[in-house]
Amino acid sequence: MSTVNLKQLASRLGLSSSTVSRAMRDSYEISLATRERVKHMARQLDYQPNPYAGSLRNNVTKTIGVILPEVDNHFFSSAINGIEEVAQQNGYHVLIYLTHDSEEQEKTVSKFLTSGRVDGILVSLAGGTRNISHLEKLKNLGVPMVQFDRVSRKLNTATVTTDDYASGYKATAHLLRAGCRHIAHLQVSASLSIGCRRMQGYSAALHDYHIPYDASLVLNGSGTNAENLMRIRHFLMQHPKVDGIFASVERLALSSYQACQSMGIGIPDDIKIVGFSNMETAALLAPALTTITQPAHAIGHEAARILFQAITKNKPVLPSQSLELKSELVVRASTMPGGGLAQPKTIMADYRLAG
Amino acid sequence: MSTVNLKQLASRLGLSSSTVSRAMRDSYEISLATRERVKHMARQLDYQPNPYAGSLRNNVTKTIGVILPEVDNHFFSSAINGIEEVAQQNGYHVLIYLTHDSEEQEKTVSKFLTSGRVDGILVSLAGGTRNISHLEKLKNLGVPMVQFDRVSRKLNTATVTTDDYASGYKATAHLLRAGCRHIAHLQVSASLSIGCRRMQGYSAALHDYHIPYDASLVLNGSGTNAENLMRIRHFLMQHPKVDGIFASVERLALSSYQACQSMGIGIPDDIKIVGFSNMETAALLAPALTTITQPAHAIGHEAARILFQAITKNKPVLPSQSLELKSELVVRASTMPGGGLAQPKTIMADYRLAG
DNA sequence: CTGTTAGCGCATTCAT
DNA sequence: ATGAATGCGCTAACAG
Repeated sequence: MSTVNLKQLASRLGLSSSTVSRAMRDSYEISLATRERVKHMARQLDYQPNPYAGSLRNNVTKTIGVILPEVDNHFFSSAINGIEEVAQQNGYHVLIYLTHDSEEQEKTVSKFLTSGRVDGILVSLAGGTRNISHLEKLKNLGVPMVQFDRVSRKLNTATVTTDDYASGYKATAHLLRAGCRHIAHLQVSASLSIGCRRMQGYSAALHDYHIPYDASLVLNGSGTNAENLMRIRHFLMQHPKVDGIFASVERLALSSYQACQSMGIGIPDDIKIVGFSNMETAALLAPALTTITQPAHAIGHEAARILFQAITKNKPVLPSQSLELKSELVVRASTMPGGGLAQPKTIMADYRLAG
Repeated sequence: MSTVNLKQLASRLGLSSSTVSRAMRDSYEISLATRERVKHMARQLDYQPNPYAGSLRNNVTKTIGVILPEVDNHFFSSAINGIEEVAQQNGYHVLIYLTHDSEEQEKTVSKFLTSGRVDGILVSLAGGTRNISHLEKLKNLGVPMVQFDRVSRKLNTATVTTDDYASGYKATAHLLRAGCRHIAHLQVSASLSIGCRRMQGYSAALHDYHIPYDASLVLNGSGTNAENLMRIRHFLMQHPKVDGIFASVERLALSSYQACQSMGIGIPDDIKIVGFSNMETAALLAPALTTITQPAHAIGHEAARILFQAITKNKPVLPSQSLELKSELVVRASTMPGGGLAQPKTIMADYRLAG
């Protein structure tokens, strides 16, 4: 590294390094004249303080860690966008870690963060995660932490989520009104709140429309893309009566779509699919896919905001700061309710026409 | 931070910290017995070395920086995926910075990396970037650097790109064969090689099909989404004859699509659009959109691989290591060549039917 | 084989 | 208003 350091800068100025250090931080003990002389020279030599020396000294890293299940997905990439925005505003750096929905990877990654590498953590749990001791340890170490989207209530932190119950309800109700009677549900993870609550919305909608709940129509979707695809194909083969699919995450909607296509099943004629996406892309998707859109950017933004509030005030992140944002159902013209059922008493669906 | 450090671990063992340090790194000078005793105790106390102390001492950060124009985009999110994969394999951490296509932000971010914060850099230039002195400085500081996708030839590093000329040619030829005669081109950036080469492919295709090149049909798309949308709408109003659009990045294809929709222009009946996307989503897009797909994951993967080769061998990244990967044209049934022109002599288009 | 010492770059005592 | 000395946690050169 051929960068100039504090000592070199000091000797160039004929000052001690401590004076220069103080001058750079605008200490009141240093005369204005020296302060300016120092700053001028610093600019001239393009002095850049070594961040890690500072971290070591002050126990402040100006860095946050973001743990994600995946990133090539509308939701998480928009979320990162929101996170990075807030981080930059606060002068923070962002370390990113992908778990690929594996609890093992999540544990490994958590270890990286136990040694003071970051001042705070934003985490969205892996679908496969059942045991959260690794994150509990981090939290108990005093690292501020905020969970978003795929959260666990067992972990006592603030969370930023979407109205998962409502979105599950809306998605299912939409399919019911469009005439579906045998609606399959693809769950991301039964252990995550996102999985439970969307599932609850699904069964509540069935109940309101007087359709019996059938456990054999609920499919586990916490595998790799290839695994899920296989599983869905196998499932559709055994359940020819299925006429609707509610996929609880974008990735599963894509897999469903692929499965149907490969089996010559018409969408939306034979099977209607509701998935998740973001606003922008929803309008571009094949008319067959109705989507629930989440305010992904806002979720990332808010989660980061809560985290930084805790970091800068040196206070713990309280569960009471949790936020629940609203999702929106975007219906494509081709899947508008037609020969469906009548409205139930409980009206939760709000329709919005796209395309 | 209530984590245990080396000294504490050492005193618990009745050893000096240097012995413990060496034991942890499996130094041959330490007896096997002590080594195991140390490791056992380390595990017991959950000792995690402070990463920044090590960085300071060894001048090795085990961290790379990734500078991107944006992330909520299929291409870049897949690329990150590829990058993170390689980084994890090499035991590296990934710092991420978004420039939002602004040269100013790119400069700011570059400053962050001048002080030994990272061992290497992967960068995809902002569309607005004309002056690259900030990156040249980084390179001259000896930080290994690899550019990918949106690269500048002026910067003397290895690059990993797609066959931009060929993809521009293929996209345009497809529109020509589908019957379009007035094809607009939305450029990301005239200063970036990606912009130039796709543009060259565009005009070469026009030439091969004996369609005169019309500069007024080339639109600058290096603004915000809102700006681009306005610009496209304005453009379409003034050029009613336009019957095809070749958008040189995904984001511009979306904006074109939105512009047409808002103006009641039919897609693909009135105007056909070719954009960029990744394989997985391409099949899900509205039939109106034909796409060029880039191997985004592979690009990220390869760029990272080249970077780590340089980092671990402590050698400079040579331009001769540059890679050019292949894109693929994915044609939707509804925009298949119909009343189009005859084949030209130069055949570059390879068709692949989707959906 | 193990311990002592020094220093990475910086900020902060404590002196003057 | 400035400088000298100390230590953040770790590793490596130097002893023994």
